[in-house]
Amino acid sequence: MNIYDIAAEAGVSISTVSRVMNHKGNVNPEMKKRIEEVLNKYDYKPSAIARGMVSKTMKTIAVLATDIRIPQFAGQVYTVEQEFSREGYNVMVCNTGENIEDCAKYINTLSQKQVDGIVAIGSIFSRLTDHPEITSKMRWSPVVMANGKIDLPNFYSVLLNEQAGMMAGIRLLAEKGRKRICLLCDLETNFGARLKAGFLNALKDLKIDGKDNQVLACKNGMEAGAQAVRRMIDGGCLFDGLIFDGEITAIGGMKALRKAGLRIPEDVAVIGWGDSISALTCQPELTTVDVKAEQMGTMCARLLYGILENRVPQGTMMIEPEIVVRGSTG
Amino acid sequence: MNIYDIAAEAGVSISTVSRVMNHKGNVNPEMKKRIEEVLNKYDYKPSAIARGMVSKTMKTIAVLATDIRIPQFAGQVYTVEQEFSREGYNVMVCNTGENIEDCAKYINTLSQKQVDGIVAIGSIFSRLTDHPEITSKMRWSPVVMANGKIDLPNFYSVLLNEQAGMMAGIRLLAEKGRKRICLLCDLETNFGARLKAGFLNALKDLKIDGKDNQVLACKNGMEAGAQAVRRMIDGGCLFDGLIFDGEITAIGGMKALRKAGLRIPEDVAVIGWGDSISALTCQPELTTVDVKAEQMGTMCARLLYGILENRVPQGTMMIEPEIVVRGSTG
DNA sequence: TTGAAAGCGCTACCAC
DNA sequence: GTGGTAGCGCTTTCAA
Repeated sequence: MNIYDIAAEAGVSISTVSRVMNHKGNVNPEMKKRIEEVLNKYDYKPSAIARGMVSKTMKTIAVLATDIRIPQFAGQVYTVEQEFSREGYNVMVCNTGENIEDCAKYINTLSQKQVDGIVAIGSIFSRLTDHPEITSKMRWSPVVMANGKIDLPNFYSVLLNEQAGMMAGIRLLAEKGRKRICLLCDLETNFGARLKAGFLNALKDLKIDGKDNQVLACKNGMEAGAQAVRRMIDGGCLFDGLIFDGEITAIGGMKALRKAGLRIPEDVAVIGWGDSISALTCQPELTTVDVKAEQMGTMCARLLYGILENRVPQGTMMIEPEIVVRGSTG
Repeated sequence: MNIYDIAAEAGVSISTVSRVMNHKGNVNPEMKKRIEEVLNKYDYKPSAIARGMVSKTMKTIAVLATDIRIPQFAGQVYTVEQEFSREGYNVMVCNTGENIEDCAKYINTLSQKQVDGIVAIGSIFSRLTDHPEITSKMRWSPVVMANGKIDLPNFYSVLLNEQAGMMAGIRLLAEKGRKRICLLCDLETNFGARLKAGFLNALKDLKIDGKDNQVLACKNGMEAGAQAVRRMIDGGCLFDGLIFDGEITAIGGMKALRKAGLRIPEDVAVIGWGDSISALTCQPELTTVDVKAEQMGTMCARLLYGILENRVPQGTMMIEPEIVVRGSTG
């Protein structure tokens, strides 16, 4: 069943059917009614592919993320999808994995399918800056980056103010009388590197930087967090406050602390970055720097949609994290 | 840039370019080389839309789930996407929400875009049986249901053997000397209803059904789990083993138990259905009936891909859950 | 207000 | 082995 069949049954030309379906141009009310009846009779839906052939858009966008099983990314993908589906768009997901080169494969199929836009979620995509062979393939559509930045004309950003979040976290710990604060994060990620910078700045600003304030490399995950803490204890490191770049890592750290006989928060106060349910499932509940994944998703979606609608983007946007105080900091 | 431009620059006809791009038919090696050079020079990728217009496929499938923020669903969507992207397909995600009627909106756009297939994740989609006005719109493509079943020719299923999982759970509790076992689950969901049936059967089979074995309605979520347990305690309900339909609900339940002065697992052993990280973040770690979300995703993807490749599906598939013993059952 | 026809970029068939 | 051409199902322009 196609537009010709509809036109034939209604006894009109396909042009008129097209006009009725798209509410474009003037059509005689009677004729319009007759056509709509046929349309309804067959619950006719025009082929988006044929439409796309002419209009050059399939009303589809794509979301790039390393792995949507990570709650933060799932939250962002979710809100992006909800925002766009309200506007009649569909959303493709691409779990690119951590190896940035593997993006190219997705970029190729996405460009062939002429998706209208891309949302790249996660600081890892900042690394595309070093891969012009990939970014050069991303010229055909706008790209909105959540937590990342690339200096190219069709790339836009929504960033997280890690500096402010780190400041809030350290201020909280300082209020609780903690001075020997350490940061444990994955220094090989862009996010981790920015946390480190924010950490050092915040300490300086608050004038509590001393030899006991260390930054330690720590991969993500429960076991990695536990290991890092064991290493600190074994190494005779003195600390009374710990900040982790992720919740699960922090929970792993807390387990190791408990096993070493250290009480939380009495002996060590713990903060983790994130905003998932994990902060509530652990014992004690984890104080977090809320990274506002869903707000991030919403803002990325709105920014991209605005661009698709030819509205002018208002420069780089910034999201302010917020500290959520729970048991792990007393 | 299109196939005509390539053909012009290579000094051949578009037919030959098409043959080279699709590795179809015989082409003079010299000519082939010349064309490939032009193709590479521009890194030319043919329009999938124009292709789809002819071939009637865009190499795209869709995944329906109520909410990909739920870890189980995220895991399934992830594996489906990974399986299909390996075959050159893209995957659209649709967060339909719990209101089954809202599917229709997605089904409409998916059918217009002629996605090659659909994977519907979650027992809730079994309810589509009661909505012929929606299923009638789903005739154009195969639909694989994870955890659900609909009796229509183009619908296929991969099911979870709840019966076996429930049997394993209760057997474990019985081994630990627990007889007063209660099930807390959301009876309004299909999954919950099947758990209840499995629970009652298992008790009968193991001959430990008595008046203290109750099934109690309990919504999902931490607070709901805690509330349900408080109600049980306040109501004087006697129990030494608890099975929850979800991990977060179980963790909420454990919190309430602790608050009431009951020790886990000494006084009450707890089991939750699920396979997410939450089981490891809580204290004590939660014994789970592993629902194998990712295996489920993989099997759904393989089943659907097989159908798209015209292989004959081998009837309904069944996944066997597996019990993972952790601290909450001693 | 309506219809005829061109064209979107490709595949596939049929001649040569 | 190669090229011409008819569609695929629409939108859009131009004439009537």
